[in-house]
Amino acid sequence: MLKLSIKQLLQQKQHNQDEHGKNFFGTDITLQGWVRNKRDSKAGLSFISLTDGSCLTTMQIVAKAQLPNYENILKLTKDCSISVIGTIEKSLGSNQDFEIIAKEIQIIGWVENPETYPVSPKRHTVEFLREVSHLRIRTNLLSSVMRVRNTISYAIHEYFQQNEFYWIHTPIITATDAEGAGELFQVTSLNLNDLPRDGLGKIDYKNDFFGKQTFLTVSGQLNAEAYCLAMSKVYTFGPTFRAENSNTTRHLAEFWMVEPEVAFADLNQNAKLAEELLKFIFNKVLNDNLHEIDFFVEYIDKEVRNRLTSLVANKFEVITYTEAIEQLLKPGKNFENPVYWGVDLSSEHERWICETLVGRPTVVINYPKDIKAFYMRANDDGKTVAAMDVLAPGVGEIIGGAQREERYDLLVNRMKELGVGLEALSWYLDLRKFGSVPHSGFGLGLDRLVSYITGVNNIRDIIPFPRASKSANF
RNA sequence: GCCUCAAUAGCUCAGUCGGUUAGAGCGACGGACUGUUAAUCCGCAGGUCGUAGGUUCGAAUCCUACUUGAGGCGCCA
Repeated sequence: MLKLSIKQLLQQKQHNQDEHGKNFFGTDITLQGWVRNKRDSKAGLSFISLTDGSCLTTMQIVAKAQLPNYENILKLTKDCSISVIGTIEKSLGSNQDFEIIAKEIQIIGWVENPETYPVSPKRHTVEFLREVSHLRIRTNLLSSVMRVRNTISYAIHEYFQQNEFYWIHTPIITATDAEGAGELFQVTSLNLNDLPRDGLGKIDYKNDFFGKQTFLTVSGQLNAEAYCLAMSKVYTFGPTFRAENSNTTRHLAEFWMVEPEVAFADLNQNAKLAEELLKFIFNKVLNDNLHEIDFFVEYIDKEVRNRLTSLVANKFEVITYTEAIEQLLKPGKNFENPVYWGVDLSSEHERWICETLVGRPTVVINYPKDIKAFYMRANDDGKTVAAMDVLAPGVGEIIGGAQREERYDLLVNRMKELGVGLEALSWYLDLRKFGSVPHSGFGLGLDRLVSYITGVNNIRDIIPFPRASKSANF
């Protein structure tokens, strides 16, 4: 017996209609999945909406009273698992072209206590579903988000692979704590109840697993730079960790980041790469997730499709930090935080720039050097560095990047100014001594991108099992 | 970490000025219905009002602490 996913079945239908439509109807197949909904009729039949997660569409299974276990079929509730053998036939109902007339329905797993089963067939709030992360994927919302998340992840690899980038696996465990990207989680195999101390009473990391203090990575950038300075175009794509006690809708302690790094590329090329990558992803989602987008438009945010369509059609706006400050200073606005040249833009400023001033993703470039990291390349004006942020309406900073300082002397001076230890990063400085070239890169927050694309505005709802401050369940 | 708000049935909520036996919708369960599709209609069950204290003749309601959650800010992706 041919076993198909619902997605395959729908594809076959399309295919058979074109070429040999006669063969499609009347074929016997096996489907396996979970009951999404069931409607009974005293006419002597039940309609089961079956889902297997392969796509948003459910398959209608018609179960007639003649089935030997029909009494049990009447007791099926949402998310009971079943295996169905049946015949594909034209549907008499108007919501689907075809349906499966069951010859045999095997009940694989019952749902105990349907009354208290958390994911009952009704609307649920995302807050409630968050409390049952292991079961919330059994909703249209979460399964749609995860299919889109998959499309996005795959599109990222596709874009880079098509453009001759090499995917490199940078370490998760790092001894570098000077990247300035945030608080780190410490990694240790020491017994915390009996820590070895040196003569001064400080913890002696010589006895730790790596013989020194180590952390979970906050970014693969520095390692990626080393590889781009030999392979020209590389990217990292993996989880990163920040131990910041952030409590917002857009921060996670464990999140996924994409970090391309390109040799012989300046800031303009960097910004262009960011725009091309994002547009490639938006296009992929528009093409591959029609039903999911329909769903988001209906239940989450009416603008989801319009936003993506207009994003791929329009150039991203690029403005300098200095221009942004000038706009922010124009009269008639009432910001809580002060605006002046040199200030680190706060959320309300960033929101105003991309939501009100521009109305779509905006690339802000050339920030004051004093609010940016040590590795960003000094501009000729002596005041700014070649940094860029891509700001997206609703989710804020979606990309942060820069042209890196490739000039040894300038980099060393900057590190000294900012008190960055030279010794731990001597390997990084080596890169500027042996065939250094201008190079650029950025970090794209995958989770923020998923949030932006789907319109689901809490980042904890677009990753399967979110990790955040005081929250590491499941 | 700071600020604000919230917690009542499996879920979403109402509950007046502190006053008798805390209500509704959805879901679940039972029944009706000749093809349903968020099925429809009828019926039934379901409660330690987050926890602990306090005020009061009397507390879901007022006060305090704690817990949990949400939103905003900061940090950033």
